[in-house]
Amino acid sequence: MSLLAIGEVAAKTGVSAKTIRYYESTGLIPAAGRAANGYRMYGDRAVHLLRFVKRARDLGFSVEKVSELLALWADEHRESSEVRKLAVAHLGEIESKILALQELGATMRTLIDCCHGDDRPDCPILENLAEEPKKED
Amino acid sequence: MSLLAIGEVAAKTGVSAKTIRYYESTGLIPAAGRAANGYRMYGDRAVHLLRFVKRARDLGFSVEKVSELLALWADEHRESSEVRKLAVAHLGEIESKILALQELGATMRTLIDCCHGDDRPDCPILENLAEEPKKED
DNA sequence: CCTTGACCTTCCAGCGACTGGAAGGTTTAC
DNA sequence: GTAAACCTTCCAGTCGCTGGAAGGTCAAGG
Repeated sequence: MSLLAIGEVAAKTGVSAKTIRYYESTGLIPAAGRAANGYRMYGDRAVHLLRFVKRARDLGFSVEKVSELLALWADEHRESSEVRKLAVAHLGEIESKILALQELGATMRTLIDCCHGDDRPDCPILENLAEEPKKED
Repeated sequence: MSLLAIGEVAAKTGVSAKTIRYYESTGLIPAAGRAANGYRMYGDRAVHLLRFVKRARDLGFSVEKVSELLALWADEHRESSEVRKLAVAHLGEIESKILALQELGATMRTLIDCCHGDDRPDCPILENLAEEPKKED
């Protein structure tokens, strides 16, 4: 098992050195061992762990959820239903975000279609933004 | 023209008092006039302005973009094409976010479908997260 | 031996867009 | 008289990093 300095680990995992130190400082990952000169040194296990973190973050899990996933990963007696529950909840969040963005997109498209977009100042987009919502005060 | 205190403006515009003060502090909106007791007082114009800001923020424009939109709104000689350009760019961002989220969602759904989700510990979701990306070191 | 540059270390500040809370002044209602 | 509901300012925290300063370490080249 070869030991790597933080820069090499960063290159191997796609997690920047800065971010690795940050993860250590927040307790997401265990503190690395140190070489005689004070440098953090990492073994295969740490690289593996960081790749797990990276992949989960790329999938959009919050750092807190990643922490829960790591705990489940480490727990040999986990129930896969717990992992699945986290994943389903996360998928739900992704889907709500998509829906919200789709509505925004539809509104924006409508506004854009209404605006001639030439050198004249009149603009339905600005008019819509400035619109009164109701009349009840 | 009646003058309103910040709380009433907040109620009328849907922008919280705290956020109104924050917008003033950052220069997004002009500093409000003050009553003798030091309270900020707002007229119809300010309410109108804040509603514009609220609507644009709700459409997902960043505060900086809102600032540009406000400048265009105030400029009688604007060209509607400039507004349209901002809107089109924003729509583009929304659409890329949707695409990215849809990819995440698809991946998540695949993972979830693979996991039996019972009381056993083996879990394809965790296995996928832990997967090596390649073999080239 | 000295320098240069690429590493590594720590710590502090900042991003966006607020939000919460402390500590205090004011006004209104009972 | 006092409680509540306002308002004020200022500082800190959120999330997940990222940038930068100031300094130590290490290997290669002149």
